[in-house]
Amino acid sequence: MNLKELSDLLSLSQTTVSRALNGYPEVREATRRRVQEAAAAYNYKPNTRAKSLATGRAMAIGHVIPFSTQHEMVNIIFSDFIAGAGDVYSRHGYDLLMSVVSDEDEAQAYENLAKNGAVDGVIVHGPTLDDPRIDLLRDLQLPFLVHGRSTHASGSYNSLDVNNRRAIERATEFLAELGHVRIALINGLEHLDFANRRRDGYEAGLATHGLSPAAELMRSSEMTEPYGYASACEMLDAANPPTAFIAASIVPALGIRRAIEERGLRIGRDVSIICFDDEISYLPNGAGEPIFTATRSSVRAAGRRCAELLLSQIADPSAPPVSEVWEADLVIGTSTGPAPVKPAQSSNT
Amino acid sequence: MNLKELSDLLSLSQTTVSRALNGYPEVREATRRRVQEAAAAYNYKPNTRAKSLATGRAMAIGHVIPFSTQHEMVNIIFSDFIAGAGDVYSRHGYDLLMSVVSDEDEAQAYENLAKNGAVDGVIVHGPTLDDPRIDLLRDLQLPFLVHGRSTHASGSYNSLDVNNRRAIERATEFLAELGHVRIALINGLEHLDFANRRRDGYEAGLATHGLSPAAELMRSSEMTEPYGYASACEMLDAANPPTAFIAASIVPALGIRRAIEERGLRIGRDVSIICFDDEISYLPNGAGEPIFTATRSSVRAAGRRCAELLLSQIADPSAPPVSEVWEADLVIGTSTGPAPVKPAQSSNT
DNA sequence: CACGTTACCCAAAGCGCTTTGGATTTGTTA
DNA sequence: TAACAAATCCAAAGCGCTTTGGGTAACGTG
Repeated sequence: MNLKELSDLLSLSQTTVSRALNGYPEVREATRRRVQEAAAAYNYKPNTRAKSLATGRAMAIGHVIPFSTQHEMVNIIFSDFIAGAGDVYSRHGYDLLMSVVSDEDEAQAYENLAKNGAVDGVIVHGPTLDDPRIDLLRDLQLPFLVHGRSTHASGSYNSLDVNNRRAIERATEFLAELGHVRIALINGLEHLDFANRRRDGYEAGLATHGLSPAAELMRSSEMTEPYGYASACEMLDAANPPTAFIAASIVPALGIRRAIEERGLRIGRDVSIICFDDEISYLPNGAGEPIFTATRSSVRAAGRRCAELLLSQIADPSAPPVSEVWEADLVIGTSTGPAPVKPAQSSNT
Repeated sequence: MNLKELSDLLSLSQTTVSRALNGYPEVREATRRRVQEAAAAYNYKPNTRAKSLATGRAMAIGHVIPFSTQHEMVNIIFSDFIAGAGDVYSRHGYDLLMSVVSDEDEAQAYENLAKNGAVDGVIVHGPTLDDPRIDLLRDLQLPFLVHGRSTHASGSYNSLDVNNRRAIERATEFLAELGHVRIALINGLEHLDFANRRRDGYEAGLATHGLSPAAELMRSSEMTEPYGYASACEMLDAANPPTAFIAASIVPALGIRRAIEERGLRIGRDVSIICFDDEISYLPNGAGEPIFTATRSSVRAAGRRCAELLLSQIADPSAPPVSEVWEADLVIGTSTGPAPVKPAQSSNT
């Protein structure tokens, strides 16, 4: 069933049917109702491609996710972010177009999306400190919004970020105030902007309490459980081990916990853990009482908000770019406690 | 830059330029080269929407993911599956269209995709025992492939599944052969086909060794860490606790481990764990030596294969439906060992 | 050299929708 | 009741591409 068939059936022109369905005023209410009823009865759905060809709007938002063969890391937070954003898209009649590309083809992917008119805008994931995609997208004139920020990028652009620096600074100070002196940071990859900011926050928090960062207490890598485990093992087995860990995500925190428990140490008593909790649906930080003391910010809510901001930018391209920064909550769980008087000693070394 | 501009520039007709670019034989090699060079020079990308309007093929595959407000569970394996499938789509020039809808709108979403011609086919995620989407999609005449199977669905359809029954049967037998008698199953939601089959396998494995399933040793829910933790706590604190756990995924297995370690029990000695490992990129089962003994099957590889199968079905709609079943590997880690002579006693109850 | 083949290229007709620029009818006002 | 405005509706021109159904020129063949 297409427009022509439907309009023939109603003995109306395609123009009128189209206008009736799209809420234009040039059609009598009685006619509009008749059209709407017929459309519903025959289950007519306008062809998306024809529609967007005619209007020039794709009614779709692009997400390009890099897929490398070396480090096959698909972002942990990805599916929750997408769920939030996708829900907003649906409600606004937008589709979500995903492009999975090897990372050397990433620039090309954005260019294609822009030139072949498949999308009206894109969301940029995982910005680096000086992300080239920002200039690229500006050149391509494709509306975009960055989830996160790119510290060294020039000019202004749409973005939504968590105050990563402040969140980890607070976490660090919280631990310092509990008397911890040896505080380890199990960070994400520091060429990524969020991880870099977290490190800044960590160092700032230490400085406030007269502590200085120690190279042997800092790690930076992809945030897996085995990474958290291995890092914690090394540190705990070394001389002068940390009494507290700050983990960049709940996943490495689980690995840190494994290392700690394996050594017969007690979490929250011998060793404390704080992590950044993105409120991932399938990895909740406990049910009710949190497992980990954590800085918390919902990535799904971020997805929703990113979608809203981008859509409104698309609706009114003349509006100035917006840049939102969310503060993370600090929720107290049982994984933190006062620094032990005597540094914990691993029981199986 | 569009076709008309490009062809004007080359003093050729749109027909010839189109044919040159799409590899049709009716154009001289010299001309073709000239066209290709110009296209590259001016960075011409044909408009996707116009192209698919003209050809009738959307060059896109749909994935609809339900988003409910009650239980906000986005599937754990989702992002890895998508990464695998999306990579294959890209290589074949297909886009990936995602529809995030509240679950009461799910049928509607499929119908829209079919009628408005936005996609050439869809992948069905998380089939239930008797999944209505299969009949729906057949009615809609939209090519589809089911990731998993639907036991009670009629007729044949394209599918790719892991042999969940056999995998868990082997796991159960493995534990039984180690002398375990009280074996718990921390399953996924059993209205989902995969979980149901795993339960069948569990019961079959027990039966082979003369054991019968005990209601107090079986749980079925969404596969979160707190779920694994809470289930294991209950069971370990009850009279006659299990000496082994089978977890439906690595995530609840992490929770089970937490419960065990919290009670001062040793994994692999006092209590054994086997889990189903989908090889999720951000939750690898250890680096090198596996953390958990596990039945293993790569969900990313499954995503790739699903995409390939669906695309070939679309390429040749007359081909009969294919139905692949993969066997999972059983990898031995340190989380399993012989049943303790005397059932472990929780140290903090 | 006339004739049939190829090889190569083009004009124009869609694909299904929106939207412009009228045309026609109806209602309002003096 | 005439004149004008407002309300309704329509025909047709795109949107950018593919593809049908020729045309024309070049190339053998007898």
